[in-house]
Parts: sequence; structure tokens; C-alpha cells
Amino acid sequence: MPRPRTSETRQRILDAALELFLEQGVQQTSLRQIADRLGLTKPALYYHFSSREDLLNSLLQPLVADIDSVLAEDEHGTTSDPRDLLGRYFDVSYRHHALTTLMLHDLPTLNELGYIDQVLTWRRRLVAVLAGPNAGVAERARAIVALGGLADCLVLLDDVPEHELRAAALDAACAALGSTSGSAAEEQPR
Amino acid sequence: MPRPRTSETRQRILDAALELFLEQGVQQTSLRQIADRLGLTKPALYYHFSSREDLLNSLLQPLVADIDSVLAEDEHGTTSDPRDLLGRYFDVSYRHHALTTLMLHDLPTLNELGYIDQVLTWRRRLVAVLAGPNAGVAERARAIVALGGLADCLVLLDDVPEHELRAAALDAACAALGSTSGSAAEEQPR
DNA sequence: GTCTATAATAGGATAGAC
DNA sequence: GTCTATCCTATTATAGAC
Repeated sequence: MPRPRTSETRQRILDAALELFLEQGVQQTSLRQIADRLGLTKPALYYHFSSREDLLNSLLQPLVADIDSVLAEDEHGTTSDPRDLLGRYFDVSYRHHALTTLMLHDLPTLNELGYIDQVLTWRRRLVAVLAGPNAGVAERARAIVALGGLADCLVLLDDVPEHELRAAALDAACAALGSTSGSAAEEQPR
Repeated sequence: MPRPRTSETRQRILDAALELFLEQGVQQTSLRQIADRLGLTKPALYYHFSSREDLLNSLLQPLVADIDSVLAEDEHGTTSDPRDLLGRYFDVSYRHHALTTLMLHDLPTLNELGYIDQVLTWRRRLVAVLAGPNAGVAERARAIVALGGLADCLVLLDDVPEHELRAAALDAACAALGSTSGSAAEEQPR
């Protein structure tokens, strides 16, 4: 079989790093700990990554790319149902839920890596798509509650099966939004 | 006037530390930076705090004590209106909003300090008070969205005056809960 | 209460052998 | 691709003078 684009060891390093980062935080994890977990030494890591920062960036890149692509899609769509939009945001977050948890719980590290503007811009764009670009405080608060709540559900209810979690989280988020299409199951016309 | 219980310098150290922690994260802030900001040296800090960890704990203690007291109150109350309960939670978080932001954005540090169980227990108790002890996934999700959303509003809408922010955040949180008393201003009977 | 000086440790990173 | 050995820097923390 052909040589993989991302070498096997490189991927094992990324996996071990993610595990340790989730267990004890990014800043609290040294290159030595990552190497030890794999039975390697620090210099071996430097063969695969030019620096600690390079490792971090390589880890986050897939999530960053996916979120950006989903957002770009929604910003070009004509008018989309809020529940569909929140659903796409839930799905992309769930797909990378380890990375999502990491980004959500370690803002100082994101700041050091220069991703803070990225994250704030995401939030701003999402709020704009959900509540409109010139929304007042009330509407922005509803969008913030819906979006923050979705992410919190993903992290805090991780023992719930995906399908059930998705429905419950989206129902709650849509209710916060005041969306008319609160739940697909219990629509009630006024 | 009498000698203050917390010496002036001790308080200045705590203030400077909080500022730096918010700017660049807890782990990224060294004792040297804190001392420099005050025109002191590291050993001076050790006169006031026995260790770096002691400083951290002293900083968080007021918030921890306040939240615990509010929670204990609500758990002994007979039956409380959800909006009142969320309001008390908003108020105590707002009163310490710098510390709230810090705790929310630096979970790894809280973990290292042993506060993670504290925070998870808070969340569990709040969800229990809001949704009942034996709530299903749907109700727990709604409580999580309401609580997480409140905190997010506090951090992300920090340019909004307290009174307006409080009303908007509580409206959105109550809507997420599905509370019947959504907004005091725009009640509409079905 | 604050200083100078220093110990002890650990981090990221590199050189060069294999 | 991975190793041993090492450099440089920064950190927490302490001893002892003022």
C-alpha cells in the first residue's frame, strides 16, 4: 500500500497529545510526557513537528477548517431555517468533539496560539447569521445562549447517544432562540 | 483606622494577579510578572502567600464561598420560581464577573487546583434544582443551555449595562428552560 | 516587609551518532 | 526515524541581609 500522507508515528503523536491535553490541559502537558506515553524521546517529536506550537496547530487544523467551511456555506445560503443551521453547527462540533472540548476549555492556550480572533469571529458570524447583523441586545443574548448551550450539551451530556443528544440539545437551543420551529416533534400552530 | 484584615499589599497582589490571569491565562503568568507589575520582587510575594497555589486559592475563595451559599439557600427553599433562581445565579456571577470569566475560561487550571469537582458539583446541583433530580435528557439539556447561556452572556456581552444585560440574559435562559414565565415584559397568554 | 543572591528543577530546542 | 547528550532559559522557592 502507498505511503500515507500523514505518517503513522506522526498521527500517534497527535493522538497521544490530544489525550494528555484533555486529561490535564495543554499548558500542563510537556513534550516529555507526550514522548513518554509513546515510548519515544523528545528529539523524536522534533523530527515530526518543528516545534511545540506546530504540534498544537496541526492538532487544531481539522476542526478549524471544518467550522470555517460550514460557516462560509451558511453565510452564502439565501435564508436558512435556524434549526438546520444549529444542526450543522452541532454536527461539525460533534464530529470533532474531543477538539471542541479542548478549544472550549482552554481559552488561554487558544489565545497564545493566535486562535482567539478566529473563535470570536466564529461566534460573531454565527450570531449574525442567527439573529441578523443589526440585532439588538435581546436577540444577541438569545443567539449566544443557543450557541453556548449547544456546545455545553455536547461536553456535559457525553454519555447520551448522539441521536438523542442532538434532538434534546437542538430543542433547547431553538427554544432559547424563540424560533417558531421549536421542535420537529411538537410543532403547534398559533 | 484599624489594621485591615487583608493587608493593602496583599490585596494589590491579588488584583494584579487577576488582571494578568485574565490577560494571558493563569499558567502563562509567572510570579515574576506579577511582582514586576507592582514594582516588587518575587520574594516579597512569598511573604504574603506561602506558594503560587496559595495565591490562586486566595483569589478564587470569595467566588467559591458566594456560589456555595446561594446554592445552599436554593436547595433548602420550598419551591422557587426558575427565573428567580437564575436571577440569583446571574447576580452572584456578575458580582464576581472577573473571577467568573477566569473560572469559565481556564478549566485546566481549576483541575490542577482541585476545583473541578467543585464546579461539576455546582452544575449538577443547579441542574437538579432547575429540572428536578430525576429529569430526563430533554429537561437536563434545557437546564444546561439556560445555565451555560447565562454565563456566556455575562462574558460576551460585557459592554451592555448590567440592568439591560440581566433582563436579556434571563429572558433567553428562561425561554431555553421552557419556563412559563418567559419574560416579565412580554407575557402573552395562549 | 522588602531586598540580593542563589539553589533546584524543568521546560523547549538542537547537534550529531546510529 | 530515533537515540544520547547538552544548551539555554525560565520557573518556583528559600536563605539571609537590611
